[in-house]
Amino acid sequence: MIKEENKVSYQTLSQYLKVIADSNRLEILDLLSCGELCACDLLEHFEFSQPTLSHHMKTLRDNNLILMRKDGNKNMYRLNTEVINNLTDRLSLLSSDTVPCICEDIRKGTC
Amino acid sequence: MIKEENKVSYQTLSQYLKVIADSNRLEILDLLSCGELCACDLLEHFEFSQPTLSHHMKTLRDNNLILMRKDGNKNMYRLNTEVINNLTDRLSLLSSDTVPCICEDIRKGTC
DNA sequence: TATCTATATAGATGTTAATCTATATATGAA
DNA sequence: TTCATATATAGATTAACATCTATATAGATA
Repeated sequence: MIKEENKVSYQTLSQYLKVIADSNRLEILDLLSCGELCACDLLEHFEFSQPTLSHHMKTLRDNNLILMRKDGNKNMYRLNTEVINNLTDRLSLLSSDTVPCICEDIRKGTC
Repeated sequence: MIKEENKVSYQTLSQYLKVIADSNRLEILDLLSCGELCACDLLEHFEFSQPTLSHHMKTLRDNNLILMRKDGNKNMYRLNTEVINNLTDRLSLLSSDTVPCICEDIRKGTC
């Protein structure tokens, strides 16, 4: 049970999941887990175009999953580990039956 | 780093993530974390139509995230905790820099 | 058999989003 | 200032998918 005490909305969580549910963005995050990289280093690793990478990096940034700093004309990216850990920690609750939860909303066998 | 020793494909992982990235499916899984429920119990909890629920349950089943048994004319659903735990465990590696990894494929500063 | 409940399928629609090409902007170097 | 490199934006296209209504199927019960 993820939604303890109504603090998390499924919408919010699904928004994060949509961001990492793209295999290319997932790979970008995974590569950044080894350390900071610039966009052009990442681009060489993939087959898609530069605007496509730019689009993915913007999506990741807009959702606060990565952090960026400027270094000359390069953009240096790194994971926002705090946000990512928070996300994966929440997901780990998905198969746990921790109480209190919203399960009381469900009345079994009423149909 | 998720992809240790090339055993996991980003495609496979992203496929699972796409399934749980829908807020309604996420909520279905979360409700099932409290125990087995039939489709009609779930349906009463949501606003969408019965065919829509049927579609979501099929998606979850096809991807092996839930298990089903027949009880009369009802479908009883429960989490496939093994698969779900495997998924969340893998995701937890996303911000770790465990070696060996595929980071060697990336050559920093070649651009 | 007839009917009710539970679930599935078919087909249509609207939206989101991943990708591309073309072009613009910004930074550093000559 | 001029050019090269790095990145962003605009606009178009295509595919995926969440949802709906209508209808079919399957099981239980009378």
